[in-house]
Amino acid sequence: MNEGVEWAVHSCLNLAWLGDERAVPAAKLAGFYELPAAYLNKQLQALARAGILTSTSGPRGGFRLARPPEKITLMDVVAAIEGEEEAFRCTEIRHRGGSDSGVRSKTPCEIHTSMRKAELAWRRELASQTIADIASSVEGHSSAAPERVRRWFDDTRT
Amino acid sequence: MNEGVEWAVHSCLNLAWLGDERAVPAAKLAGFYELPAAYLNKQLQALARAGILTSTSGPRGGFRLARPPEKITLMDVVAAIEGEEEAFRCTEIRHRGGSDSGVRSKTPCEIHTSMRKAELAWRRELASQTIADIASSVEGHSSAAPERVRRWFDDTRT
DNA sequence: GGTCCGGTACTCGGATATACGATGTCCGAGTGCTATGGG
DNA sequence: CCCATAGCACTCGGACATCGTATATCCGAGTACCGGACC
Repeated sequence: MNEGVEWAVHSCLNLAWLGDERAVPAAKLAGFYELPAAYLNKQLQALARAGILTSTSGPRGGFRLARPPEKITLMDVVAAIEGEEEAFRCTEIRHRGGSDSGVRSKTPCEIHTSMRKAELAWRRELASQTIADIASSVEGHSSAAPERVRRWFDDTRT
Repeated sequence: MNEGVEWAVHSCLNLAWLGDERAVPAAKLAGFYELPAAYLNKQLQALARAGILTSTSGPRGGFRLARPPEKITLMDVVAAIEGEEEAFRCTEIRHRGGSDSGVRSKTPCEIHTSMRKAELAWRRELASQTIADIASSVEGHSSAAPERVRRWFDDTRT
């Protein structure tokens, strides 16, 4: 799995805590974790294309959440970065070679079916957890976190 | 996900149908689907290292299932090829940069926790399905499949 | 005829190339702010 | 003092390098079979 997913979720969390009053530039989001700014920007673009963030150009521009954190699931974020296609790609090798029965059977590939079943369980679990859920979990462990984030983004000039 | 997983599962299915009386060379398993023999061999080696297959060198050598198909889960095969580590690797970026609170908090990374939860659902689903299950599903759709496989592996000289 | 032995062909196993996608970087287009000059 | 306007700095967006891993290939080590020679 892409490392960008981790960056994206963390950034969404921060954006949730910062509220959507102001837009936050990619460079600043990157600075918070000392990530390569240009590359994080690429991931944020993907989130914007997926409708999870809105982007604004020019001074005072940047990114902000396109909808409330309760409406953004982990599945949304992962799909935006990793793509919608399933991880297991069935290439139908059962129809290759002289082994094939000749009939392009309409029966589905059972292996594909089984893998998909597992992947759906994964997707369902991801879809059941929102950015808001994670945010509140973090706050449960350290209630100061949101305030500390806001402070950092306000103070730091970089 | 690795393409080798698809090859490995298909090969395990064929080995299940062929029984473990005789060993089957990688070249023959590859020929069945016209796959690159040397590369499939690599995947089979991984299965052997994981204890799913046993390998025999020399003439009349090859691979065979190390235990009955009911005892081999999809999880076993996927883990053998893809590795045991989780797909989502948490690099703890929350502890990078001036953003860190300084305390290497003992609280787990919530994002990591959420991703792991989804991944466990995936693993659980994979672990619940065995090679035998898939074999019997295929037989349900086309009862001639096992016999056709045995025939091909008996007849073909390549 | 039976048994031992050397040669041979076969198979796995790992070391070695190659291609493609993830990772990382850079520059151009667009946009809002700001300062300056005129009314 | 207020407004128009030109310049500028900032930001995204996508085009361009670089690196690592999955993919693919090749050759060496070991082993069982087969044929022949010897007892």
